[in-house]
Amino acid sequence: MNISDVARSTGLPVKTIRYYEDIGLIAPARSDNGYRDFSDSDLHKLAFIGRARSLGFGIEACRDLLRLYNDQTRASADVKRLAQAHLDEIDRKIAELGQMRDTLSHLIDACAGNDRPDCPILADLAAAPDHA
Amino acid sequence: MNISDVARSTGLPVKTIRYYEDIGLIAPARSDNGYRDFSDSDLHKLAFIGRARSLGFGIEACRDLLRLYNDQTRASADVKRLAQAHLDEIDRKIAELGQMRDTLSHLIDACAGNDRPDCPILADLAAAPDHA
DNA sequence: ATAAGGTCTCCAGTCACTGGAAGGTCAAGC
DNA sequence: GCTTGACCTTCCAGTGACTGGAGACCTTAT
Repeated sequence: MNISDVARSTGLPVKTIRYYEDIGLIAPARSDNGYRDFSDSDLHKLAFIGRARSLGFGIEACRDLLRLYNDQTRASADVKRLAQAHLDEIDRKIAELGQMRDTLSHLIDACAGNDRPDCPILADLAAAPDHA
Repeated sequence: MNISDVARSTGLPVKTIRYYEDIGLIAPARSDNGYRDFSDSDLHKLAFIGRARSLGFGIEACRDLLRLYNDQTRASADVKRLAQAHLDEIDRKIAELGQMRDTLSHLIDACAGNDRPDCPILADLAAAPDHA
């Protein structure tokens, strides 16, 4: 299976697949002509990685997840711990963005949005010692 | 005013302040010894940038905001448009993270987290064609 | 034979810093 | 005057996870 077929069936860009090989997430065979020759197992791994990435896991976490997946002696607790750490990080980011959202939203509401220069958004940026 | 004083009073790292000069956000004077010599205006600008950054504005947006701030003939509508675009982006990110959070949270709840290898998290990553 | 399209490698750029090396400057204490 | 230590300078490289592009090779169809 050539790389563009794999790209089509996993939804991952060709460049990304090559990159995943570069960093050692996959190791597809090579044909005589030097082309990568992907097995079903490679395909499966890439799909796995693609889904983990879509859940926001970082590359190193993907590597860990793949290792756990291939380890029949794993404890589900290890997987859960990894996922929970990631969830905590997501919650942290959501909270951070929510904070930004609230402040920004207030400022936008207060701004007339007309031809005049007076603007509470700029006033806040210029003066606010904190956004409490 | 030397750079470490500015760092102290703006809360920005020294490295970041130098970087902001590099990319042309500020242009502090230089003393005879080659040290940067920050004016109150530089300080004010850095504080402004720091607050815009803390609201999640990117560097180019900060540059635009600073330009609008210094333009007495600005229209508040321009500021509002910029802020609204950023708010939309934040909302998009929150929605994306929320989606991840929901999926991940379900999977974590379903995982026993014990010594056994069975794990719905890995099962989902390995098999799920989508996370609908 | 040629043209189109797929594949290869390698290099550079993204964003907003951050770390570190190597060296100049300054103020205090001896 | 000399040293010590804290400060300052520039420049280079690395971060995460790709992405774009150049230049060259391979394959398939006409």
